[in-house]
Amino acid sequence: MPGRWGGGPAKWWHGEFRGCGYRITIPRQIILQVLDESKEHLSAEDIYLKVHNIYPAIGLTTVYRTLELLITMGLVYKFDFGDGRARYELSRGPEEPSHHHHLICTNCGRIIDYTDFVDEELELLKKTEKELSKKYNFEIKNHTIQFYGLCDKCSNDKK
Amino acid sequence: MPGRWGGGPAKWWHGEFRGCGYRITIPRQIILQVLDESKEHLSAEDIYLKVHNIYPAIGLTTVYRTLELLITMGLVYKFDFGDGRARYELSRGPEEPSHHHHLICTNCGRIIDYTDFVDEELELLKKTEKELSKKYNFEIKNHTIQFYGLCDKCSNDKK
DNA sequence: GATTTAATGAAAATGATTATCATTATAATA
DNA sequence: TATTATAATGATAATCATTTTCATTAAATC
Repeated sequence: MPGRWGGGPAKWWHGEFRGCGYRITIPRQIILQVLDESKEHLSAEDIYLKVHNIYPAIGLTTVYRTLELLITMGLVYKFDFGDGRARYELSRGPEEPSHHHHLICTNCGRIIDYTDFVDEELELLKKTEKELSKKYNFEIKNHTIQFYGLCDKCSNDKK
Repeated sequence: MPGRWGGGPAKWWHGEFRGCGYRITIPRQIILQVLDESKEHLSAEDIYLKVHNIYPAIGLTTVYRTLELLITMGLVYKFDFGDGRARYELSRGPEEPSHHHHLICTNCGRIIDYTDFVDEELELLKKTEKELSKKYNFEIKNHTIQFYGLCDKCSNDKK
């Protein structure tokens, strides 16, 4: 019988690892599993705790190391929302890319993802990217857009 | 004779301090002077070193505390470009606001500011904010837009 | 199954930032 | 101008996230 993380079917990212010459290890599989199962923006310690529940022998160091690896592989994005700890999330699933932007509540720290970009937003990005790469001869690979303010709840509480 | 930072004319931010009940001290004046004279994105330690050249008695703690104060006063913005240390810059001069966005080279760490928004871009941004606040019932106060990629130089080096 | 070497984990080190607390200096008042 | 209340400071220690070190373990190849 296939175990929870042991003998299951090969995952989509096995190829990515093999292709780069990286080994597929239990810690790496579990860390990816945790990232995949969580839709939140987890800190390294959050991930460590979840991983620890599944497989207690895995240490925090390995979590950090694996996240760094996943970032260089392009499988994970690292964000900084200004609270002193980095947040990590899967950049995409097997096929669909999941690029999104963030709304961050400066009062309670809640983070809202949105992928359903406003038309104006897409146009803004396209135009700005084009202008900037031309003007500064800059090869743009990626971007982050974050809006800070008060969420629904906190905005009401202030009244 | 008015000294370099001693008896000169009152600066534009004196009123801001007085209005909030904050005292105008030598460390605060020098830290503001350093921020004002530098167009770069300084880290707390960068600022400390520059301040230290002018007035060696000022400590790193005070630099951090003052920056925090200036942020809450809205005079300084704090940025994180992903290199593990925060960067600070004056949000505006006496009158003109100097809001801008950043291009960050992921290879050499160079940061390019750009303020030269096309009117069209500003309008798109404004519309985006409006749409988002409506859609998510979110009160937007601020935003950061950062583009990551390769600068001129690094892009050529890679070839 | 044996071998090679990448990957791991425990512990210590690092580096940025924050808290503590006795001392100093600003700004208001006499 | 001298006095006074207290905000601000600076030295030090503490914190906290992240990295480094190095001996050990386990993937993948033979």
